[in-house]
Amino acid sequence: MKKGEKRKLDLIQIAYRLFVSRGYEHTSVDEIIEEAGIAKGTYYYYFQSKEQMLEEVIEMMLQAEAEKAEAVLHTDLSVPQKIVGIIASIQPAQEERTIDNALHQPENILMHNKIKGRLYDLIVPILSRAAEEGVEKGLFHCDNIPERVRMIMILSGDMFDGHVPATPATIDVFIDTTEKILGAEPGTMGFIRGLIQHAEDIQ
Amino acid sequence: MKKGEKRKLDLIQIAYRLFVSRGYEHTSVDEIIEEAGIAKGTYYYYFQSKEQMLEEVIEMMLQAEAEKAEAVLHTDLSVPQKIVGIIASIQPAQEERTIDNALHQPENILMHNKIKGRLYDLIVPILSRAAEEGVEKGLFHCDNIPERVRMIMILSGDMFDGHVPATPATIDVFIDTTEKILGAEPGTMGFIRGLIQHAEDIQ
DNA sequence: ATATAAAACCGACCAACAGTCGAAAAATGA
DNA sequence: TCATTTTTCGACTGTTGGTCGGTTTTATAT
Repeated sequence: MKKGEKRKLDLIQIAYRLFVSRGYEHTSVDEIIEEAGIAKGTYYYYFQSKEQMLEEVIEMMLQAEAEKAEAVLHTDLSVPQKIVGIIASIQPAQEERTIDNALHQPENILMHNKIKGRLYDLIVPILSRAAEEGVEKGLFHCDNIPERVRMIMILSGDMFDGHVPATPATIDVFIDTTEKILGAEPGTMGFIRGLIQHAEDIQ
Repeated sequence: MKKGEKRKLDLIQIAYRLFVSRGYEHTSVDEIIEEAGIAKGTYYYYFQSKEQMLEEVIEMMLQAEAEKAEAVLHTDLSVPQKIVGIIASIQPAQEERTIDNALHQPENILMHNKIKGRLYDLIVPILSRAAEEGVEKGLFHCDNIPERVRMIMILSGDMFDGHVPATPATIDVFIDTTEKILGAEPGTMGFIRGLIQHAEDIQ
């Protein structure tokens, strides 16, 4: 019972590394088991399929990021600072930069999509609580906060996806839209510009 | 030179039918060539890969829809009616309903994504012209129209994707957001509700 | 008509891959 | 010690996308 858990974790970590360096589609189960030094049957003793492995890898990746984001919520930062902090904590870590690049290649669409879906589920509630605080403090004026936050996430995810460089016009419109979605005064969300800039710098 | 073109079209149409009924991932090249009654080599004489075939199929599908949408532009309908007409003309045709359902299954993500990307490229310019007319007529008040239209497309694509039923709150927020993105009076875009409703009915 | 070149076609073959299975080895408990 | 469960093994299968050398058909020029 103890040994099995360890092995499973090992395999997830090996798969994670391989997915990061080669991409999901370009990593075969054979490579995973060779790296781990085990037989095919052993792999399938722990995982039903290759896709299940992908899900477990993603879960591991995002759980850590969600915890960091959650922590930001309980600080005494200002609402805009919290938002920056939450978004920063879900930026792919240094080692995951490669994966994030590979994600935009068509052969990794499946992985990309799964990550995005799960990321939204994890992060929308957290960001929503920050936004709620913004409403309480009179910074934002709106109802249906989770729906609105989700919209903003979808927009940012699709527009600043990496493969298309963000034009100034796009960024302006995005900031304007964000403010209007949340019912904020013009200029309130200007700090987003810094986030986008930073994200592009490290790319 | 003439014969080759015909054969290629035939193959695209056969592939289209198979992709529609079985989905992209679940259709093998072998099935296509069997249906067509040709040898493997002939297929690869016309197409470099299976994925290239997918692209040609999508191009064929969307080109027709884009033409319909374009036609709406040159009518004397009101701006809201034009928008409705354009969106309606890109709704998947009856025969494509199956494909559209299959699209949401993880194994067809690639196809789904390619269609979405190409659809945006084709439809954003058309919708933008309708929106421009709206600005001229004093219905909307905004700049950077293509960027704004693209945002609305992204939002609608991601939020009303079929697999998640649209809640009343989501629809309300979406309409509210749409109006704000385009700088329209509250209520102006209420007609969208009808479109969403209709889209769900036929599903 | 005949020779030549280009276009279209063939199907056996290959390598890669996800997943299966029955049996063996190791761990566990009585 | 013996039985039972957990874990491990690796040969095997079936499907798939794609290749390749060669053949037939079609168009062109002489």
